[in-house]
Amino acid sequence: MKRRLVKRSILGSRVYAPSPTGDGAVITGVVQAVKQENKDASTGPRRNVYTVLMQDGSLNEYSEDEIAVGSAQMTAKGPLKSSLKQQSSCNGRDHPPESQKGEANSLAPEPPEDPRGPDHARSVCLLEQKRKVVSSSIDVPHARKSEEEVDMDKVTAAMVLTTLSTSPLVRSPPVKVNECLNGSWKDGGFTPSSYSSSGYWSWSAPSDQSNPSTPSPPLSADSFKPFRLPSAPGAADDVIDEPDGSSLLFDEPIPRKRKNSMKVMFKCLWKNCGKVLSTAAGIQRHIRTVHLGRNCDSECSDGEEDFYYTEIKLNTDSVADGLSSLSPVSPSVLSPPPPVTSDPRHPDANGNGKADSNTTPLSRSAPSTLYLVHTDHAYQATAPVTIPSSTNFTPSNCSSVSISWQSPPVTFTGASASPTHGKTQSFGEQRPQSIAVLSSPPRASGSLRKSRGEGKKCRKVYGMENRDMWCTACRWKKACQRFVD
DNA sequence: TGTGCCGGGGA
DNA sequence: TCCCCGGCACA
Repeated sequence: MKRRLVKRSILGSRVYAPSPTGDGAVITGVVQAVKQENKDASTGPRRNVYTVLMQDGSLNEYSEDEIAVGSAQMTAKGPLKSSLKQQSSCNGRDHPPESQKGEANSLAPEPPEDPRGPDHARSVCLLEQKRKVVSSSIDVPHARKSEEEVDMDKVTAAMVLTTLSTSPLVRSPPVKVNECLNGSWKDGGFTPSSYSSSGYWSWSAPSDQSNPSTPSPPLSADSFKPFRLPSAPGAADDVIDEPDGSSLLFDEPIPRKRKNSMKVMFKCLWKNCGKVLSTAAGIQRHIRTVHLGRNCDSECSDGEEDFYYTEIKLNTDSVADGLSSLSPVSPSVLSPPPPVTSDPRHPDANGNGKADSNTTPLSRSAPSTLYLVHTDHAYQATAPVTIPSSTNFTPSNCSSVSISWQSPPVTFTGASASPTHGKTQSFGEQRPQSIAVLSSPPRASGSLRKSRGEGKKCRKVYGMENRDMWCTACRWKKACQRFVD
Protein backbone atom coordinates (compact mmCIF):
# COMPACT_ATOMS: atom_id res chain seq x y z
CA MET A 1 0.00 0.00 0.00
CA LYS A 2 2.71 2.37 0.87
CA ARG A 3 4.51 1.21 -2.12
CA ARG A 4 1.72 2.30 -4.30
CA LEU A 5 1.74 5.62 -2.74
CA VAL A 6 5.32 6.00 -3.49
CA LYS A 7 4.98 4.53 -6.89
CA ARG A 8 2.28 6.90 -7.76
CA SER A 9 4.34 9.90 -6.89
CA ILE A 10 7.78 8.70 -7.65
CA LEU A 11 7.77 9.63 -11.28
CA GLY A 12 9.73 12.75 -11.74
CA SER A 13 10.93 12.63 -8.23
CA ARG A 14 14.45 13.24 -7.34
CA VAL A 15 16.07 10.24 -5.88
CA TYR A 16 19.46 9.28 -4.68
CA ALA A 17 21.14 6.30 -6.01
CA PRO A 18 24.53 4.76 -5.78
CA SER A 19 26.86 5.86 -8.44
CA PRO A 20 27.01 3.45 -11.36
CA THR A 21 30.73 3.59 -11.12
CA GLY A 22 30.46 1.58 -8.03
CA ASP A 23 32.73 3.80 -6.05
CA GLY A 24 30.29 4.14 -3.26
CA ALA A 25 29.27 7.65 -4.01
CA VAL A 26 25.70 8.69 -4.07
CA ILE A 27 24.39 10.75 -6.88
CA THR A 28 21.07 12.21 -7.60
CA GLY A 29 18.73 11.52 -10.37
CA VAL A 30 15.17 11.86 -11.44
CA VAL A 31 12.89 8.93 -11.78
CA GLN A 32 11.86 8.59 -15.34
CA ALA A 33 9.93 5.38 -15.29
CA VAL A 34 8.84 2.61 -13.05
CA LYS A 35 8.37 -0.94 -14.03
CA GLN A 36 7.76 -4.09 -12.16
CA GLU A 37 10.12 -6.90 -12.01
CA ASN A 38 8.32 -10.18 -11.79
CA LYS A 39 11.05 -12.62 -11.80
CA ASP A 40 11.10 -12.83 -8.05
CA ALA A 41 7.41 -13.00 -7.72
CA SER A 42 7.55 -16.53 -6.54
CA THR A 43 9.95 -15.88 -3.75
CA GLY A 44 8.77 -12.56 -2.56
CA PRO A 45 7.00 -9.41 -3.40
CA ARG A 46 7.51 -8.08 -6.80
CA ARG A 47 10.07 -5.39 -7.09
CA ASN A 48 9.78 -2.08 -8.71
CA VAL A 49 12.57 -1.10 -10.97
CA TYR A 50 13.07 2.56 -11.44
CA THR A 51 14.65 4.10 -14.43
CA VAL A 52 16.54 7.04 -13.16
CA LEU A 53 18.00 9.82 -15.16
CA MET A 54 21.19 10.50 -13.36
CA GLN A 55 22.57 13.94 -12.94
CA ASP A 56 25.33 13.17 -15.30
CA GLY A 57 22.87 12.42 -17.99
CA SER A 58 23.02 8.71 -17.90
CA LEU A 59 20.08 6.45 -17.42
CA ASN A 60 20.26 3.71 -14.92
CA GLU A 61 17.87 1.27 -13.47
CA TYR A 62 17.67 0.75 -9.82
CA SER A 63 15.59 -1.38 -7.69
CA GLU A 64 13.77 0.25 -4.91
CA ASP A 65 16.33 -1.08 -2.56
CA GLU A 66 19.00 0.96 -4.12
CA ILE A 67 17.57 4.38 -4.36
CA ALA A 68 16.34 6.83 -1.86
CA VAL A 69 13.68 9.38 -2.32
CA GLY A 70 14.61 12.96 -2.01
CA SER A 71 12.17 15.77 -1.96
CA ALA A 72 11.83 19.15 -0.50
CA GLN A 73 10.50 17.57 2.59
CA MET A 74 13.19 16.29 4.69
CA THR A 75 10.99 13.95 6.52
CA ALA A 76 9.80 12.31 3.41
CA LYS A 77 13.25 11.40 2.46
CA GLY A 78 15.13 8.35 3.19
CA PRO A 79 15.85 5.17 1.49
CA LEU A 80 12.99 4.35 -0.68
CA LYS A 81 13.01 0.91 0.59
CA SER A 82 12.99 2.02 4.14
CA SER A 83 10.19 4.37 3.50
CA LEU A 84 8.31 1.50 2.08
CA LYS A 85 9.24 -1.39 4.18
CA GLN A 86 11.57 -0.02 6.75
CA GLN A 87 13.79 -2.83 5.98
CA SER A 88 17.16 -1.48 5.23
CA SER A 89 17.16 0.94 8.07
CA CYS A 90 16.19 -1.68 10.52
CA ASN A 91 18.71 -4.26 9.90
CA GLY A 92 20.65 -3.07 12.86
CA ARG A 93 23.75 -2.19 11.01
CA ASP A 94 25.70 0.93 11.31
CA HIS A 95 26.64 1.32 7.76
CA PRO A 96 25.95 4.56 6.13
CA PRO A 97 24.46 4.39 2.72
CA GLU A 98 27.68 4.08 0.86
CA SER A 99 28.52 0.93 2.57
CA GLN A 100 24.98 -0.16 2.35
CA LYS A 101 25.21 0.13 -1.30
CA GLY A 102 27.11 -3.06 -1.47
CA GLU A 103 24.45 -5.04 0.17
CA ALA A 104 21.77 -3.14 -1.58
CA ASN A 105 23.23 -4.00 -4.88
CA SER A 106 22.97 -7.60 -4.10
CA LEU A 107 19.29 -7.79 -4.45
CA ALA A 108 19.07 -10.98 -2.56
CA PRO A 109 17.40 -10.41 0.76
CA GLU A 110 20.01 -10.56 3.35
CA PRO A 111 19.62 -12.30 6.60
CA PRO A 112 19.47 -9.91 9.45
CA GLU A 113 22.86 -9.44 10.86
CA ASP A 114 21.77 -7.88 14.05
CA PRO A 115 23.45 -9.86 16.73
CA ARG A 116 20.43 -9.34 18.83
CA GLY A 117 18.48 -11.34 16.44
CA PRO A 118 15.90 -10.75 13.80
CA ASP A 119 13.07 -10.39 16.22
CA HIS A 120 14.69 -7.56 17.95
CA ALA A 121 15.43 -5.88 14.72
CA ARG A 122 11.91 -6.27 13.57
CA SER A 123 10.49 -4.83 16.72
CA VAL A 124 12.76 -1.90 16.45
CA CYS A 125 11.62 -1.58 12.92
CA LEU A 126 8.05 -1.27 13.92
CA LEU A 127 8.80 1.31 16.51
CA GLU A 128 10.79 3.35 14.15
CA GLN A 129 8.20 3.10 11.51
CA LYS A 130 5.52 4.24 13.84
CA ARG A 131 7.54 7.14 14.96
CA LYS A 132 8.27 8.18 11.46
CA VAL A 133 4.65 8.42 10.69
CA VAL A 134 4.34 11.02 13.36
CA SER A 135 7.44 12.91 12.60
CA SER A 136 6.71 13.14 8.97
CA SER A 137 4.04 15.66 9.59
CA ILE A 138 5.23 17.27 12.76
CA ASP A 139 8.76 18.13 13.33
CA VAL A 140 9.04 16.56 16.68
CA PRO A 141 12.46 16.18 18.08
CA HIS A 142 13.15 12.59 18.58
CA ALA A 143 13.87 11.70 22.07
CA ARG A 144 15.67 8.66 21.02
CA LYS A 145 16.73 7.30 17.78
CA SER A 146 18.36 4.19 16.86
CA GLU A 147 21.89 4.72 15.86
CA GLU A 148 21.08 3.58 12.44
CA GLU A 149 18.36 6.03 11.93
CA VAL A 150 20.42 8.87 13.18
CA ASP A 151 22.92 8.04 10.58
CA MET A 152 20.34 7.75 7.93
CA ASP A 153 18.82 11.05 8.73
CA LYS A 154 22.13 12.67 8.48
CA VAL A 155 22.84 11.00 5.28
CA THR A 156 19.63 12.12 3.77
CA ALA A 157 20.20 15.59 5.05
CA ALA A 158 23.55 15.43 3.44
CA MET A 159 21.98 14.42 0.21
CA VAL A 160 19.81 17.44 0.25
CA LEU A 161 22.77 19.64 0.79
CA THR A 162 24.48 17.96 -2.03
CA THR A 163 21.53 18.46 -4.24
CA LEU A 164 21.30 22.07 -3.35
CA SER A 165 24.70 22.61 -4.68
CA THR A 166 24.14 23.93 -8.12
CA SER A 167 27.66 23.89 -9.26
CA PRO A 168 28.28 21.96 -12.43
CA LEU A 169 31.28 20.41 -10.83
CA VAL A 170 29.03 18.27 -8.81
CA ARG A 171 28.26 16.16 -11.75
CA SER A 172 31.36 14.30 -12.46
CA PRO A 173 33.01 12.65 -10.73
CA PRO A 174 30.05 11.57 -8.71
CA VAL A 175 29.39 13.56 -5.68
CA LYS A 176 30.75 12.07 -2.61
CA VAL A 177 28.35 12.84 0.05
CA ASN A 178 30.96 12.66 2.68
CA GLU A 179 32.93 15.43 1.23
CA CYS A 180 30.40 18.05 1.72
CA LEU A 181 29.32 16.89 5.04
CA ASN A 182 32.14 15.63 7.03
CA GLY A 183 33.02 19.05 8.22
CA SER A 184 29.95 19.28 10.27
CA TRP A 185 29.38 15.66 10.98
CA LYS A 186 32.76 14.95 12.15
CA ASP A 187 32.56 17.37 14.93
CA GLY A 188 29.51 15.69 16.08
CA GLY A 189 31.29 12.46 16.18
CA PHE A 190 29.55 11.08 13.21
CA THR A 191 31.82 9.45 10.80
CA PRO A 192 30.26 7.83 7.86
CA SER A 193 32.08 5.28 5.96
CA SER A 194 35.22 6.33 4.37
CA TYR A 195 35.88 7.50 0.96
CA SER A 196 39.10 9.08 0.20
CA SER A 197 38.45 12.48 -1.05
CA SER A 198 39.58 13.33 -4.46
CA GLY A 199 39.36 17.00 -3.86
CA TYR A 200 42.05 19.00 -2.33
CA TRP A 201 42.83 22.58 -2.24
CA SER A 202 45.93 23.58 -3.96
CA TRP A 203 47.80 26.68 -4.68
CA SER A 204 48.94 25.54 -7.99
CA ALA A 205 45.73 23.98 -9.04
CA PRO A 206 42.82 25.47 -7.26
CA SER A 207 40.51 23.83 -9.68
CA ASP A 208 41.37 20.54 -8.14
CA GLN A 209 38.82 21.25 -5.62
CA SER A 210 36.17 19.04 -6.88
CA ASN A 211 33.42 20.06 -4.67
CA PRO A 212 32.80 23.72 -4.49
CA SER A 213 29.99 23.19 -2.12
CA THR A 214 32.53 23.24 0.60
CA PRO A 215 32.90 26.90 1.01
CA SER A 216 36.29 27.26 2.53
CA PRO A 217 38.39 24.20 2.14
CA PRO A 218 41.70 25.84 2.80
CA LEU A 219 40.67 26.57 6.28
CA SER A 220 39.92 23.08 7.22
CA ALA A 221 42.33 20.71 5.84
CA ASP A 222 40.87 17.99 7.90
CA SER A 223 37.55 18.43 6.30
CA PHE A 224 38.90 16.35 3.53
CA LYS A 225 40.22 13.76 5.76
CA PRO A 226 38.77 10.49 4.85
CA PHE A 227 36.31 9.02 7.14
CA ARG A 228 36.65 6.15 9.35
CA LEU A 229 33.86 4.27 10.87
CA PRO A 230 34.83 3.66 14.40
CA SER A 231 31.74 1.81 15.33
CA ALA A 232 32.24 -0.93 12.83
CA PRO A 233 35.72 -2.12 13.28
CA GLY A 234 35.22 -5.33 11.53
CA ALA A 235 33.43 -4.09 8.51
CA ALA A 236 35.72 -4.65 5.64
CA ASP A 237 33.83 -2.48 3.28
CA ASP A 238 34.30 0.48 5.47
CA VAL A 239 37.81 0.89 4.40
CA ILE A 240 37.12 1.42 0.84
CA ASP A 241 40.16 2.94 -0.60
CA GLU A 242 42.31 4.61 1.88
CA PRO A 243 44.10 2.00 3.83
CA ASP A 244 47.11 4.17 4.18
CA GLY A 245 45.60 7.55 4.31
CA SER A 246 43.20 7.02 7.02
CA SER A 247 45.49 5.67 9.60
CA LEU A 248 48.20 8.01 8.66
CA LEU A 249 45.99 10.94 8.57
CA PHE A 250 44.50 10.19 11.86
CA ASP A 251 47.81 9.73 13.46
CA GLU A 252 49.37 12.87 12.34
CA PRO A 253 48.27 16.19 13.67
CA ILE A 254 46.20 17.41 10.85
CA PRO A 255 45.69 21.07 11.32
CA ARG A 256 42.29 22.07 12.31
CA LYS A 257 40.60 25.19 11.34
CA ARG A 258 42.66 27.95 12.66
CA LYS A 259 41.38 30.96 14.30
CA ASN A 260 44.46 32.92 13.65
CA SER A 261 46.13 33.41 10.37
CA MET A 262 48.27 30.34 10.52
CA LYS A 263 47.82 27.97 7.67
CA VAL A 264 49.37 24.61 7.39
CA MET A 265 50.28 23.42 4.01
CA PHE A 266 51.97 20.33 2.81
CA LYS A 267 54.86 20.71 0.52
CA CYS A 268 56.16 18.07 -1.75
CA LEU A 269 59.81 17.54 -1.16
CA TRP A 270 60.37 15.72 -4.33
CA LYS A 271 63.17 17.19 -6.26
CA ASN A 272 62.12 20.00 -8.51
CA CYS A 273 58.57 19.65 -7.48
CA GLY A 274 57.72 21.68 -4.47
CA LYS A 275 54.06 21.36 -4.97
CA VAL A 276 52.15 22.74 -2.08
CA LEU A 277 48.82 21.36 -1.14
CA SER A 278 46.58 22.07 1.69
CA THR A 279 45.86 18.58 2.79
CA ALA A 280 47.97 15.66 3.68
CA ALA A 281 45.74 13.43 1.68
CA GLY A 282 46.19 15.61 -1.30
CA ILE A 283 49.92 15.70 -1.08
CA GLN A 284 50.04 12.01 -0.48
CA ARG A 285 47.99 11.44 -3.48
CA HIS A 286 50.15 13.76 -5.48
CA ILE A 287 53.29 11.98 -4.44
CA ARG A 288 51.81 8.60 -4.91
CA THR A 289 50.55 9.25 -8.35
CA VAL A 290 53.03 11.70 -9.72
CA HIS A 291 56.27 10.69 -8.15
CA LEU A 292 55.83 7.15 -7.06
CA GLY A 293 54.01 6.30 -10.19
CA ARG A 294 51.31 4.44 -8.43
CA ASN A 295 48.18 4.93 -10.28
CA CYS A 296 46.17 2.87 -8.02
CA ASP A 297 44.32 4.77 -5.46
CA SER A 298 45.64 4.89 -2.01
CA GLU A 299 45.06 1.27 -1.21
CA CYS A 300 48.33 0.18 -2.64
CA SER A 301 50.23 2.73 -0.70
CA ASP A 302 52.67 1.69 1.91
CA GLY A 303 52.99 5.07 3.44
CA GLU A 304 56.07 5.90 1.55
CA GLU A 305 54.61 9.19 0.56
CA ASP A 306 55.19 10.45 4.03
CA PHE A 307 58.82 10.76 3.33
CA TYR A 308 58.35 13.03 0.44
CA TYR A 309 56.36 15.82 1.85
CA THR A 310 56.58 18.08 4.76
CA GLU A 311 54.27 20.21 6.65
CA ILE A 312 54.80 23.89 6.47
CA LYS A 313 53.14 26.44 8.58
CA LEU A 314 52.36 29.64 6.89
CA ASN A 315 51.35 32.75 8.55
CA THR A 316 49.04 34.25 6.06
CA ASP A 317 50.03 37.63 7.25
CA SER A 318 53.57 36.78 6.49
CA VAL A 319 52.54 35.48 3.19
CA ALA A 320 50.83 38.68 2.51
CA ASP A 321 53.92 40.52 3.47
CA GLY A 322 55.95 38.32 1.30
CA LEU A 323 53.67 38.87 -1.57
CA SER A 324 53.93 42.52 -1.10
CA SER A 325 57.64 42.17 -1.15
CA LEU A 326 57.37 40.46 -4.46
CA SER A 327 55.40 43.25 -5.82
CA PRO A 328 57.23 45.95 -7.65
CA VAL A 329 56.62 48.24 -4.78
CA SER A 330 59.65 50.09 -3.71
CA PRO A 331 61.57 48.38 -0.97
CA SER A 332 61.28 51.48 1.03
CA VAL A 333 57.77 50.46 1.77
CA LEU A 334 58.87 47.30 3.30
CA SER A 335 59.03 46.88 6.91
CA PRO A 336 62.58 46.63 8.03
CA PRO A 337 63.97 43.37 6.90
CA PRO A 338 64.95 41.72 10.07
CA PRO A 339 68.24 39.98 10.47
CA VAL A 340 66.48 37.13 8.90
CA THR A 341 66.29 34.42 11.46
CA SER A 342 66.76 36.24 14.66
CA ASP A 343 63.90 38.54 14.61
CA PRO A 344 61.66 37.58 17.45
CA ARG A 345 58.78 39.29 15.83
CA HIS A 346 58.64 36.76 13.09
CA PRO A 347 59.14 33.50 14.79
CA ASP A 348 56.95 31.72 12.37
CA ALA A 349 57.61 33.50 9.22
CA ASN A 350 60.65 31.48 8.59
CA GLY A 351 58.89 28.33 9.27
CA ASN A 352 59.31 25.93 12.02
CA GLY A 353 62.00 23.46 12.30
CA LYS A 354 60.36 21.02 10.00
CA ALA A 355 60.01 23.48 7.28
CA ASP A 356 63.57 24.51 7.42
CA SER A 357 63.63 24.38 3.72
CA ASN A 358 62.90 28.00 3.77
CA THR A 359 59.24 27.86 3.88
CA THR A 360 58.70 30.07 0.96
CA PRO A 361 60.79 32.12 -1.27
CA LEU A 362 58.66 34.94 -0.16
CA SER A 363 60.26 35.16 3.17
CA ARG A 364 63.62 35.30 1.61
CA SER A 365 62.99 38.00 -0.80
CA ALA A 366 62.90 40.72 1.71
CA PRO A 367 66.44 40.45 3.01
CA SER A 368 67.77 41.13 -0.41
CA THR A 369 66.97 44.70 0.18
CA LEU A 370 68.71 44.64 3.44
CA TYR A 371 72.07 45.42 2.07
CA LEU A 372 70.99 48.54 0.43
CA VAL A 373 70.14 50.01 3.69
CA HIS A 374 73.44 50.43 5.24
CA THR A 375 75.25 52.78 3.03
CA ASP A 376 73.07 55.59 3.86
CA HIS A 377 75.22 58.08 5.44
CA ALA A 378 78.00 59.60 3.55
CA TYR A 379 80.34 59.52 6.38
CA GLN A 380 79.45 56.13 7.43
CA ALA A 381 82.99 55.11 7.78
CA THR A 382 84.46 51.74 8.11
CA ALA A 383 84.47 52.06 11.79
CA PRO A 384 81.54 49.77 12.26
CA VAL A 385 83.43 46.97 10.73
CA THR A 386 85.91 47.17 13.49
CA ILE A 387 83.63 46.32 16.27
CA PRO A 388 86.02 44.67 18.59
CA SER A 389 85.31 41.12 19.20
CA SER A 390 85.76 41.80 22.84
CA THR A 391 83.04 44.29 22.88
CA ASN A 392 79.92 43.59 24.69
CA PHE A 393 77.94 44.57 21.74
CA THR A 394 75.54 41.79 21.37
CA PRO A 395 72.05 41.59 20.13
CA SER A 396 70.97 41.95 23.65
CA ASN A 397 72.63 45.26 23.74
CA CYS A 398 70.70 46.52 20.88
CA SER A 399 67.60 44.84 21.93
CA SER A 400 66.39 48.12 23.13
CA VAL A 401 66.93 49.52 19.73
CA SER A 402 63.72 49.36 17.97
CA ILE A 403 64.33 48.04 14.54
CA SER A 404 63.38 50.70 12.18
CA TRP A 405 63.68 51.15 8.50
CA GLN A 406 67.35 50.88 8.89
CA SER A 407 68.17 47.42 9.81
CA PRO A 408 70.64 46.83 12.55
CA PRO A 409 74.05 47.55 11.27
CA VAL A 410 75.37 44.40 12.71
CA THR A 411 74.84 42.38 9.64
CA PHE A 412 76.34 44.96 7.46
CA THR A 413 79.37 45.57 9.51
CA GLY A 414 80.13 41.97 9.51
CA ALA A 415 79.64 41.60 5.86
CA SER A 416 81.88 44.39 4.84
CA ALA A 417 84.38 44.04 7.56
CA SER A 418 87.57 45.62 6.63
CA PRO A 419 90.68 44.52 8.40
CA THR A 420 92.06 47.99 8.37
CA HIS A 421 91.08 49.89 11.35
CA GLY A 422 88.67 52.66 10.90
CA LYS A 423 90.91 55.03 9.16
CA THR A 424 90.46 53.66 5.73
CA GLN A 425 88.26 56.30 4.40
CA SER A 426 86.96 54.45 1.49
CA PHE A 427 84.09 56.73 1.16
CA GLY A 428 84.00 56.45 -2.51
CA GLU A 429 82.11 53.25 -2.06
CA GLN A 430 79.43 54.84 -0.09
CA ARG A 431 77.07 55.44 -2.89
CA PRO A 432 74.12 57.55 -2.08
CA GLN A 433 72.25 55.38 -4.47
CA SER A 434 70.76 53.47 -1.66
CA ILE A 435 69.46 56.63 -0.23
CA ALA A 436 67.44 57.23 -3.26
CA VAL A 437 66.18 53.73 -3.28
CA LEU A 438 65.40 53.70 0.32
CA SER A 439 63.69 56.98 0.45
CA SER A 440 65.05 57.28 3.88
CA PRO A 441 62.62 57.66 6.67
CA PRO A 442 60.98 60.92 7.13
CA ARG A 443 63.91 62.53 8.68
CA ALA A 444 62.14 65.54 9.86
CA SER A 445 62.30 67.73 6.90
CA GLY A 446 65.72 69.17 6.45
CA SER A 447 65.51 72.14 8.68
CA LEU A 448 64.14 70.30 11.64
CA ARG A 449 66.56 68.62 13.84
CA LYS A 450 66.65 64.96 13.82
CA SER A 451 64.88 63.59 16.74
CA ARG A 452 67.23 62.33 19.26
CA GLY A 453 67.98 58.73 19.14
CA GLU A 454 66.76 56.57 21.90
CA GLY A 455 69.19 53.79 21.62
CA LYS A 456 72.67 53.42 22.82
CA LYS A 457 75.35 55.16 21.00
CA CYS A 458 78.99 54.63 20.81
CA ARG A 459 79.52 57.08 23.57
CA LYS A 460 77.39 55.10 25.92
CA VAL A 461 78.60 51.76 24.80
CA TYR A 462 82.26 52.34 24.77
CA GLY A 463 82.52 55.33 26.99
CA MET A 464 84.69 58.28 26.63
CA GLU A 465 87.76 56.30 27.49
CA ASN A 466 87.27 54.15 24.42
CA ARG A 467 86.55 56.93 22.12
CA ASP A 468 88.66 55.36 19.48
CA MET A 469 86.19 52.57 19.35
CA TRP A 470 83.40 54.83 18.48
CA CYS A 471 82.09 54.98 15.07
CA THR A 472 83.48 57.75 13.03
CA ALA A 473 80.30 59.69 13.14
CA CYS A 474 80.23 59.62 16.86
CA ARG A 475 83.76 60.72 17.00
CA TRP A 476 82.92 63.58 14.80
CA LYS A 477 79.91 64.39 16.80
CA LYS A 478 77.72 63.34 14.01
CA ALA A 479 74.80 61.05 13.99
CA CYS A 480 75.91 57.68 15.10
CA GLN A 481 76.04 55.14 12.39
CA ARG A 482 76.71 52.12 14.42
CA PHE A 483 73.70 52.13 16.61
CA VAL A 484 71.13 53.57 14.42
CA ASP A 485 67.75 53.94 15.90
C1' DT B 1 73.19 67.86 33.13
C1' DG B 2 74.39 64.46 29.94
C1' DT B 3 73.78 63.13 25.39
C1' DG B 4 72.98 63.21 20.38
C1' DC B 5 73.90 65.57 16.46
C1' DC B 6 73.74 69.71 13.20
C1' DG B 7 76.34 73.17 11.31
C1' DG B 8 80.47 75.25 10.60
C1' DG B 9 85.31 75.70 10.22
C1' DG B 10 90.23 74.40 10.10
C1' DA B 11 93.81 71.46 8.21
C1' DT C 1 87.66 65.34 2.37
C1' DC C 2 88.86 64.56 6.98
C1' DC C 3 88.53 66.00 11.38
C1' DC C 4 87.13 68.77 15.16
C1' DC C 5 84.16 71.52 17.88
C1' DG C 6 80.51 75.09 19.16
C1' DG C 7 76.12 74.97 20.20
C1' DC C 8 71.39 73.56 20.24
C1' DA C 9 67.69 70.35 21.44
C1' DC C 10 66.15 66.84 24.15
C1' DA C 11 65.61 63.50 27.96
